[in-house]
This record gives sequence, structure tokens and C-alpha cells, in this order.
Amino acid sequence: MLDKKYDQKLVESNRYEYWLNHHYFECGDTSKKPYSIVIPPPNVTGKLHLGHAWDTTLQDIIIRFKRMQGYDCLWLPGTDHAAIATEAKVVGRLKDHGINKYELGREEFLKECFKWTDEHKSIIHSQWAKLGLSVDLTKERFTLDEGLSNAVKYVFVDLYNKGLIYRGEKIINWDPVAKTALSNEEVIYKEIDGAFYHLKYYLDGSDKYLEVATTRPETLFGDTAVAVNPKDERYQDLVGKYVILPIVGKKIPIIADVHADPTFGTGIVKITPAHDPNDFEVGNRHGLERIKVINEDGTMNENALKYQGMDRFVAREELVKDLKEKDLLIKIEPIKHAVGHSERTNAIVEPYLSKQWFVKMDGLSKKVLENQKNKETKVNFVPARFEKIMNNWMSDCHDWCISRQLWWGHRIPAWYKNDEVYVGINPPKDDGWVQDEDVLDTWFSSALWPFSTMGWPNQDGLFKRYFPTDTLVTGYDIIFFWVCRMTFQSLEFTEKRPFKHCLIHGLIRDKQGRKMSKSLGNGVDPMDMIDTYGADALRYYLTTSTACGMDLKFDEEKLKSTWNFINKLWNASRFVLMNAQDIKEISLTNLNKQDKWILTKLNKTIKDVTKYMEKFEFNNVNAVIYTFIWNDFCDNYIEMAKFSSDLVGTKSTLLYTLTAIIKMLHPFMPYVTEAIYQELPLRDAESIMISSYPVYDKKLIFNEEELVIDEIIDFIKNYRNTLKENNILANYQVKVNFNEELIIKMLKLQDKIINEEKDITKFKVSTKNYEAIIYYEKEITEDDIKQKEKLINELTLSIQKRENLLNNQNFVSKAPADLVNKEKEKLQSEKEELAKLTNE
RNA sequence: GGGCGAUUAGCUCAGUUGGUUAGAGUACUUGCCUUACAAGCAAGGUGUCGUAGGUUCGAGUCCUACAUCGCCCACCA
Repeated sequence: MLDKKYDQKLVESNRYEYWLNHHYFECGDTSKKPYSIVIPPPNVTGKLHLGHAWDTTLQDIIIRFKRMQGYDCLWLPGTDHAAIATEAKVVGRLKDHGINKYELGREEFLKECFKWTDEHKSIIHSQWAKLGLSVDLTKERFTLDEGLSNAVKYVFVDLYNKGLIYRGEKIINWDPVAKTALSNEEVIYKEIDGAFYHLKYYLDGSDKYLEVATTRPETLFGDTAVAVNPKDERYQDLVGKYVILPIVGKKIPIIADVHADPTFGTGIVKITPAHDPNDFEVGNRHGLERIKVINEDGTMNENALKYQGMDRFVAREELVKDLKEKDLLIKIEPIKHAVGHSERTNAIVEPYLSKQWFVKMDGLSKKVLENQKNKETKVNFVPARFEKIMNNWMSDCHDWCISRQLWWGHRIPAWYKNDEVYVGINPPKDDGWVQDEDVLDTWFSSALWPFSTMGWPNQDGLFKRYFPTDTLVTGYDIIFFWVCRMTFQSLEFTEKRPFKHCLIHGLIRDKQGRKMSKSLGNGVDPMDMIDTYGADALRYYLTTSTACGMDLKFDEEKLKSTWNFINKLWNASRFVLMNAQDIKEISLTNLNKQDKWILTKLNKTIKDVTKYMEKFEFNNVNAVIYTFIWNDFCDNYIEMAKFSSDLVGTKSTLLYTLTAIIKMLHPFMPYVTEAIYQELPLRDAESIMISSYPVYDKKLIFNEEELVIDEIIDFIKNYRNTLKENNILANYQVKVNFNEELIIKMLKLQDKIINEEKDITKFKVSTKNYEAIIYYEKEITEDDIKQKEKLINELTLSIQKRENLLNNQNFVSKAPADLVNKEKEKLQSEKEELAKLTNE
């Protein structure tokens, strides 16, 4: 028997171990149809946050649902080495101990990274366990493990051989703190206060100057031209002449290039090919020299004259001071502009000329766009609008910079000897080759995750059975980083989509709608919430509170009320168990009308819930199941069942209904439903998680009884309302036109019923078939009269409205017939009611 | 500049393919310790569905424009 009180700690302790020990999470029953999900591998950088809890619970819900529906489910877990993120953390930790990464050396540093990884993997494991996630731990992978590393090498080499990976010198996004290149996606643009520095570039041999505006004056040491638009009439005569670079004193040409926008500022732009992507292009067009002026760490180099060694921002200040002194500064115009920051280190990103490895995106992305046109083979986003996000990215994406100047990650399988380059899975056999020092972007390996984790490039085993996966669940913030890249790599290498469905959820925000972040201190630790309310409450709250794709404002009050819901379920279960403990078998043959009523409601609920589960609309699952449990089952059926709890039909119905309820809730709240299931006198499996999901049963739909009980409940409600509104105390009498036990018992009318009319104040309560006249000694007050007038008015208005509607021939002819009939019925009953009221 | 989303009860949010008196939780008011549950039960009020047009017999829902807020992408030399 269940304890008197729902105690989430008691309910949730040891249950995960029980499931694990019974191997329920493991896939492999080939007699069933396969269903697979790969977890978005969390970074081994820290603890899981609420967003992870949300994301993984969604997956657990789907996988538990499918498992109960009889699928052979693989939910493949794993973690991501998270190259730059982890490296930054380990560098930070070493720094705290006074150790420098470079002094330590590559090999020792990697040992530290693996140590860090192991620590965080175990934290993640224990958090997964607390959340109750039914991942198949026997299939767990890590992006740096041997199999995945082989897949990464294979893909790199293959793309290289196909000409889709190349090495080139280009302007890339440089993180001067982590000292590595970044992809476009790893740069976060933030609006900050900056300035336009308007400088004087004197014409060669003249006292006239051009006004050139820049936001980054310190790059002027790298200027190799200034440009005007070829169509800009103001400056036609200047093209081909020279200006003197301020401070430096060097002559640089004035060129004509479309990059210069005549409508922007003065229409004159300085060209710094080594430090600006647009200028780089201009430089290519005009054969300009590329002069680097900034070092890897963001300090100025030897080309910056006396500013050499200063940080680029210090140099900017000093330079501006000097420009001012030399009267080369016209003005400083404060502006707000978007400046790129490194996603991981938050350093201001420097556009930087360097030699990097790139993935050529053109063909790969076209394949995706083509495939998305085919309904049978495309990735189906839920909600569908997110497909556009991917398609937009695919139709306008730049080559992907994949090399990172880091140590933690997959080392690039390229070797150099003088000017020769060798790319291969294994190192070249002869001497003198040196391997590329760099590693790959962490997303290069995650892009292969859905198939590399399944043994690919090996084509059998897990890959053969479970790929393509069925559903991927992730947040909209990593569609570019990950979903897009998985999709093109999967199409390129397996010729299949990586997953059939892609369920997208939003972000967790605080109550004011702000992102949760360490700096704001508004983060909520899911483990704290589990301690207070239980994993079941947290899971249910997170996954049923918003529609798909929407952000979630975390509200502890709502979490609390979810706990209340579980407590309600717990107590309803106690009631059922107290009354049906002795049952030997479920027999749904001798049923009374209330049994039939709840079975009807139950089966309609099963139908709806299943439909919404299939569509991943878990908020709608909640809407129907919550109402069913709290209103239909608890408030009404259990109350009525108290009058027939000794009958086999009612006992069976109670148990049958409760069983179906906890099964439907199990994917959401695995712990409490298992706890209850284990107490049931009759069970179809040793654990609820391997029991079968409820199936809609047409034979248990009793339309007639449903109507009867609906009306009885309606009548009871009206009756109570009348008592309350008129302040009628217990000592009244009542004359009724029925002998309905349920009403009499529910309203406790046994001793109040009389057969004769009385000449005192009366109150009428009626529905279609039931009528009661309550006699009560009470002064009729002004309020009572007003109340009655109000009722009559409302009714009259409503009747008028309905009559107008029904007199509208367009409505009658065009609206569906049953709707018109319903309107007619309503009109009729309203008229009757009005008549009753006015006759009193 | 391009795109996406939001705007519904005091608050947090639902609202399927249009169906005619718009829902839930929470908060609030009133009355109840009725042996599953007071973390509960019973009853109750609450809305010009952002604004303005349009389509339709019928619009929270579809179309157009606008407003406010938020997000994404691109660009800003």
C-alpha cells in the first residue's frame, strides 16, 4: 500500500538503479520495429542546466512512449569533447594553479583535458540518472573516442579527395584570447558603444586631404590603398593618385572599387586587406599588398611602429592621441555598432588573415536544399517553420573554417614536407613529414554524430538497424551549428537524412524573460529543483508548459502546482488501491452507468493523448490528461464510485482507469508511475516502463451513459450553485421529478425530499430531464429579484441572438447541418427555461 | 536591410483543419477539517483576443497594413 503522503524523495530513490539492473534501457530486440534517437551530446565542460533537463526529458518522453508502444528503442547517449570550450576551462584551471598551457606541453595538457573530461562525464551521468533518463548506457559514445575519431578522419580525407576540403589563406574570425580561428557561427555580434574616427589622408604633394572614417584606426598601418566608388563623380579625378598614410608617412594609391559606398560617410574607405574581409576582396581585385599589423594575441606587431607590443585597444587610444596632436584627426563620432565576440571567450574577434582549412559549402548545401523538396526523404521540423531557418542558412552559407589552433580535439590528418601536403587516414610512411598542429572545429565531429556513433563508416551493426534515426530533439539556437551540418554531412556520406523528425524547443528564461546566465546570477540548478519537487514534477512542468518551439519562462510557482498534480494522482491511486486491492481479475462486463461513463471519457482521452504524443504536442497531452484525471476521474468518478465500491464492475473500472492513467503519464513522470504500478494488484509487466501503452478501445465507448452522467453532473453543479447563491442552509426541503440515486446521494437529499408542494419561497433547478424545487423559508430580497431579472435579461438576449442566426438563410444553408440543429436545440431549451422563470 | 516569433483574464500560458457566449494553472472572493488528498473539496467573478481594414453565413484563428516587444541573419569601411 502506498504511504499516506507523496514523498518524491522516497518515490525516486533507487528506482533508476532498478531499471538499469534489469537492462530495460537497452535496445536489441530484433523482433520489434526499431526506433532511435541520439542525444545531443552535452559538452564535458560543466554541469547540466535546465535547458539540458528540458531537452533530454523531451527525448526520454518520446523514447519511453515508443518503447511502451512496442518498438525496439535505441536512445544513444554520449558527450562532446567541445574543443574550444573545454580547452578554455582546462586552461583556466591550470592557470589557477599557476600553470601555463604552453609550458606544460601538448601531451601533458591533453592528459589534463582527459582528466577534466572524466570528472565531468561522471557528473553528467549522475545528473542523467537523477532525471530518470532511459538512455542505453551500453551504447554510450564520446566524440574523441576511437570509433568517432576514425569517422572524422575518414570524412576529412574523403572530402579532401573530392576537393570539398581545401587549405587557403583568407580572412577568418580570430579569437585573440584562445588564439584560434573561429567559424562564422562561433561569433556573437553585440551592440556596443564605439566611434567613427574621421582621419585626414593628405593627397600626395598637396595640402588637401581626404576625410576617411574608420572604426578601427589602429589598422591603418596595414592600409595599402584608399578606395572610392568608380561611379562617384566627386572623386573621379583622384583615382590613380596617391595619399600619404597618416603617422606612417607612406604613399598609398587611390583606387576605384565598387566596395566603396558613395552614400555612406564621405564615400572614401581605407583598404586594409589583411584585417578586413571586404578589404581582402578589394585587395585581391587590385593586387594590393597584405600587411598584417596585429599579432595572434591581439597586440600590435612590428609594422605598427612605436605601437608595437601594445594591445590593439591600447594602441588605438595612443594612436588617436597622437593623431590629434598632429592635427590628423577631424572628429570622433560616437556610434553604436555590432562587434563580433567569441562565443566561448567573449573576446572581441579580430578579422585576421591566416592559412586555415575550409569546407567548401556550395555543393553540400545544394544537396540539402534539393533533398528538402522531397517530402519522403526530408528532415521534418516540428514546428515546421524551423525548416526555413535551415534552408536560409543553406542558401547563403560561406565556406566553413574548420581548423582550430587548439590542442584538444581531432588533430587534422594532414602532413607537410617542404611544400608538399599529404592528407590521409594514416601518417605517411617515409621520413620528414610533420603533422598539422591544429585540431578540427568541435562541430566537425558532432556533424557526424547520428551515424559515427553507430559504427559508421562500418555499414552493419547499429548503423544498419537504427540509422537514419527517427527523431532529433534540440533547441533552435543550435540549428546552424549542428542540425544543418549533420544534415549535409549525412546526405553526403550516407545519402540519407540523419533523422526523420527534428523537434525544436526554445530556451529557458527567467521569470522576467531574461536568458539564464552566470553573470546575471539568475540561473536555476535543475538538481535543486529535483531535490525540492522531484524529477517527475520538474520533467512534467518543463515539457508541458509551452507549445513546441516557444521559450519557457521558468516559474517555480508552476512547478509547485505540478507537484500538487502529482500529489493528487498519488492520492487518487491510494483510493483505488484501498478499494480494489482484493481484485482477482479486471472484469468490465457488469458495469453501472457511471463506470461506463468514465470508461468512455478514458478512451476518448487515450485517443487524444496518443494523437498528441505522436505529434510531439506535449502541452496538449497535458491539457487533456490533466482535465481527465482531476475533473473526470477524481472530482466526479471517484466521488460516485464511493457508492458502488463493493461491486466488481466498479473495482475493475477503478483499477483499469488508474492503470491507463499512470501508463499515459509514465513517459513524463517515470518514477511516481512506477511506484504506483508496483502496488497494483494486477499488472501486465514487471515494470511499467516495459508495459504496453493504452490503446483506444471502441467497445468501451458508451455514448448513452456518457450523456446521462454528463447531465447528472451538470444538474448537481446547478443545484449546488443555487444553494450557494441564494444562501440556502441545510434545513430546506425539496420536491423532485426523479428517483436518481446518484443525484440523491451526491447532494445528500435523502431526508429532504417531500412529495407535496409548499407555499413558501421556492427555487427551481432543472436540466433537460431533472427538475428540483427547493422550498426554503427565506425573505425575498431586492438582490434576489435583481438576480432573477438579470437571468431573464441574459436569456432573452441570447434567444434573440440565436433567432437572428437561425433566421439567416445563409447560415442555415451553408453551415453544417449538425451545427444548425444544435443551435435549434439550444434555442428550444432556452425558451423553455425562460418560460419557467417568467411563470414563477 | 532580410527573416522569424510574440501581443488572449492581475500573472504565466493554451487555443488543432475558421463554427457562433474564448480556456487552464495561479492569484482573488465565499463556504467547508465531507475518512484518497486542507499541498484538499464546493461554488464564483474576471477578457473590446495589440490597432485598423478585408474575405466569410460565421474570424482569437485566414488575408493586408500598422504599432509595440523579443530573437535570428546580413551589413555598417
